[in-house]
Amino acid sequence: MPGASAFDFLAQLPGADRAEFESRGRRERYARGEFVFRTGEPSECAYLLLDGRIKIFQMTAPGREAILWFCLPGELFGLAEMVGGGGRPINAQACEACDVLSVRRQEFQALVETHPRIALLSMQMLASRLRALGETFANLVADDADTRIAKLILRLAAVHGERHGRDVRLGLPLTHQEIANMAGTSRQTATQVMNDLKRRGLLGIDGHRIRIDDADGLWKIALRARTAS
Amino acid sequence: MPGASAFDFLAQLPGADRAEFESRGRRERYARGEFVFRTGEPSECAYLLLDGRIKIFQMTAPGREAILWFCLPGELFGLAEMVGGGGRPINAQACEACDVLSVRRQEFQALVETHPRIALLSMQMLASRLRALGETFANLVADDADTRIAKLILRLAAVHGERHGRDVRLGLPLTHQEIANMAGTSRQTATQVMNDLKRRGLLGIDGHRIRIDDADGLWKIALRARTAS
DNA sequence: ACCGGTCTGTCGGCTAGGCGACAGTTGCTC
DNA sequence: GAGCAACTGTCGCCTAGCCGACAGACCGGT
Repeated sequence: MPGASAFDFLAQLPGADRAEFESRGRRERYARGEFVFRTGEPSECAYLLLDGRIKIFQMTAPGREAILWFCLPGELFGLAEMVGGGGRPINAQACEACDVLSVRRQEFQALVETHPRIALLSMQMLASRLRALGETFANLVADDADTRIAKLILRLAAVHGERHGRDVRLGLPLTHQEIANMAGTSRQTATQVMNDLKRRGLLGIDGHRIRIDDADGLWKIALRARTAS
Repeated sequence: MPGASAFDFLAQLPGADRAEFESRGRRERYARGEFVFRTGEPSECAYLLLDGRIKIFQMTAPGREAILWFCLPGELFGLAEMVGGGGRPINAQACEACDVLSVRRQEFQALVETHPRIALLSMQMLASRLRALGETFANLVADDADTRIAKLILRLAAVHGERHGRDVRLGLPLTHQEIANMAGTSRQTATQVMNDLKRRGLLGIDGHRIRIDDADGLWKIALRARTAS
């Protein structure tokens, strides 16, 4: 699952640019569950996540959300809409207490124009999102529920995974509902598939945090051709 | 369906930048069906489409393709992978005879660093793709086949549509198979839905080109909540 | 310790839509 | 204008998986 690796904007930025960037922004704090922005709002700022996790999603039917991705500390978000203008198509909600740096559109534009490095990194950011989403799209079109969830977990592990001895843990607590919302399936199906994977010894759960015990086995499921039917 | 409008990179570029851009690239010609690049190839160039149409897609199972979008003249493509590095995850195939300007990675990077306008426009390009794909993803997760295809057609019309008296024509010939590959459904279902829409007088087909007769009616289908079941 | 909310586990019924099959149509090539 | 390839139209079977329902588990607040 190439192209899905984490992307730490802040860490890649040389010290001088970084200071400049921070001086242009305003530090804000969001409590768990608060929205940084919502669908329909004008796109006045780009955001840099300093600490916490942000969930980026679209509401479809009321109560149903399609989760695009989770942001990690160091990542930019809200960029895509700001550049193009127009209202936000998506929501950004804090999963836990978050520190965020907000940069107004004008400021951001000025930064991009004067600091090529920032421009390049922003493009990489967008590019990596685009690739990840393209991959997700292809999965959704082609694979059945088991495969989609297996791929989802591997993709998440590539970004949010932390090695722990011989297994990998996702540093991101997820409910079955959220897994379903990312994989494009129902809550019940997600539950079934997850339990099946547990039973087969491929993974385990430590208090809403997924632990991958047998990555190879997961890959086998992820890669088996649909022709297996 | 906001955020899905066409994006003519070339037209937005001031004359001087444009000349510079063109001087850095190499003009190439592709016949119908030829690939500009394929999955797995190293990403050495970005491309600017001068004339023709390019289909951007991922192969899933052999013979099955998930179409991400079609490029129009004036659009950049192959950018996302080039910026990030690594092999191409996608294919770009000429739907008809195409003129393409290819720019090597180094050259492109130099351009971005010295011409802020190019950087900004590239970001807008990526951003608009990202929004469109996000939208598609949400549709795929939430809607049934009818709705997905209605939305697809409206989205395509926003980009590829040409006003013709009181109806809109898509300047892009599409087979049912391709519609299915974009909407994430089977060829047969696409056929059924298209015929149903024809029967209801919402659209017609002129030699593989869709003509929208009743946009409002289409919107009604696109927007009806799934709760309609 | 109690209560309420959120999350998980599990079961059947029901249906959208995938898939194979095949005939008819269109249009390109030689 | 014959032949072929690609595309469309339509049927019917069959299954993945959606959905409602509900019981238990877990957790955080008071």
